[in-house]
Amino acid sequence: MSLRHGLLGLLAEGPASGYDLARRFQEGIGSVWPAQHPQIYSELNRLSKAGLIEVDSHGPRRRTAYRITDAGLAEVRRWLSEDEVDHSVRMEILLRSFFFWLMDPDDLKSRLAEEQKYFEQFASTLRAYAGAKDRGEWGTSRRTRAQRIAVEAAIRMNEALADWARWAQESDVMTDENFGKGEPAATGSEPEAP
Amino acid sequence: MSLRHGLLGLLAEGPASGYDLARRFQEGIGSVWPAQHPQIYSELNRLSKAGLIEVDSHGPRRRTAYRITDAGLAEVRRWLSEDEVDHSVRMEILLRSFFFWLMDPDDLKSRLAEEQKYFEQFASTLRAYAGAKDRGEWGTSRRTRAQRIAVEAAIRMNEALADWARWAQESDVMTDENFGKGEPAATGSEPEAP
DNA sequence: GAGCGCATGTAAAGGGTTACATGATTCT
DNA sequence: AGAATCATGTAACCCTTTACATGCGCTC
Repeated sequence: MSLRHGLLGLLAEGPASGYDLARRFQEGIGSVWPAQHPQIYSELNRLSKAGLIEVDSHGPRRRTAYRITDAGLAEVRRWLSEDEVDHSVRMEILLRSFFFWLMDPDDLKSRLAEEQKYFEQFASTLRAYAGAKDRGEWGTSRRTRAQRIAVEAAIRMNEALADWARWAQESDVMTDENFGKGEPAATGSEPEAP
Repeated sequence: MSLRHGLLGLLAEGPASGYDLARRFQEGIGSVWPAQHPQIYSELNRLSKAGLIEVDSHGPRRRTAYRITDAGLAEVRRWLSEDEVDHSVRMEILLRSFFFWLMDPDDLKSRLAEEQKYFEQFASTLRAYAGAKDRGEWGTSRRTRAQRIAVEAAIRMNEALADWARWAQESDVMTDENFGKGEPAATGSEPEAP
């Protein structure tokens, strides 16, 4: 249950409404941990009942901003320093890559070209954002400087995947004359990956 | 619903039982798309009712191996070439990285060192596996060669993250004398990431 | 024959998405 | 006045994990 801690972490920056938080999950943070608004609103209610956040203010359209409590701040900190990191990953494109052998070489090549473009574009958007941070356009607080590290991770990941997609297009698998003549749905059993 | 297609993709290599498939999800493939055995068994039953797979054989301890049908093979192929790639990602460590500013600098530094080690080790395991593939120890079929691409993606991602963790340890955020004296749970509102 | 690993499942709970609904405020 | 956007929620469904359960076959 990382959403809980994600919300606490965002509220540690200052009060925010469910709507604010949902927007942040659609933008920056959602690219590494997606969340839709119904999940966010119900989690906020749970956090509130648990005393980890409390109502900060009411605004115009029955807007309700929450503020993190001391208990809440302690809980994010505990999570960050004590809980073990969950290293499991969900990335559909990497799942697909295990089955590339089932694709027509030309199809595969154009798919990889699309992916390369996607990752390059994303990386370049992130680089622009990182540049602004480096120029101090977001202030120079410890928070801002630390969050620069988060952006760097996303940049490097997307660049690595763009490079991978470019590299893969040069593979001999792309220029296989014998596609369709070999072993689909074969008798197959070879050992297994680590 | 990518598990459905993941199972079809694996069965396209040849017949396998739920147990076999669960093992493969705990090993290689699970590192990009985790799945536990109850989910796998129930999905296999659904796939079987849908006519995308069928019983291939029964073995010793009421082992049931399934085989992919023509309809099933067509469905994986359709998925691979027609369905849009879902680019959403779930990576807890990157979620955490948005909240590094809440951590004690020393805590953070040692956490980053742990992460670096984890990613390096994983990358090196994968590189060993890739090396074996390159030496032809897994055959030279199109499938084997194409799956080499999948392994390369995982290698590059883990290396990128190891590099990132190393880079982050050198950040000025690690050597911040003023931690705890500044703005936690501040009034904060600055604009937002892309 | 005791114990381990194989092999499959069920039940319950939790996490997450999609569709639907609705009212309030602001903008044109 | 009408449209767009803000803002919150419910209900239904799907996906995923965890815990529990059970029996078979092999090995020592």
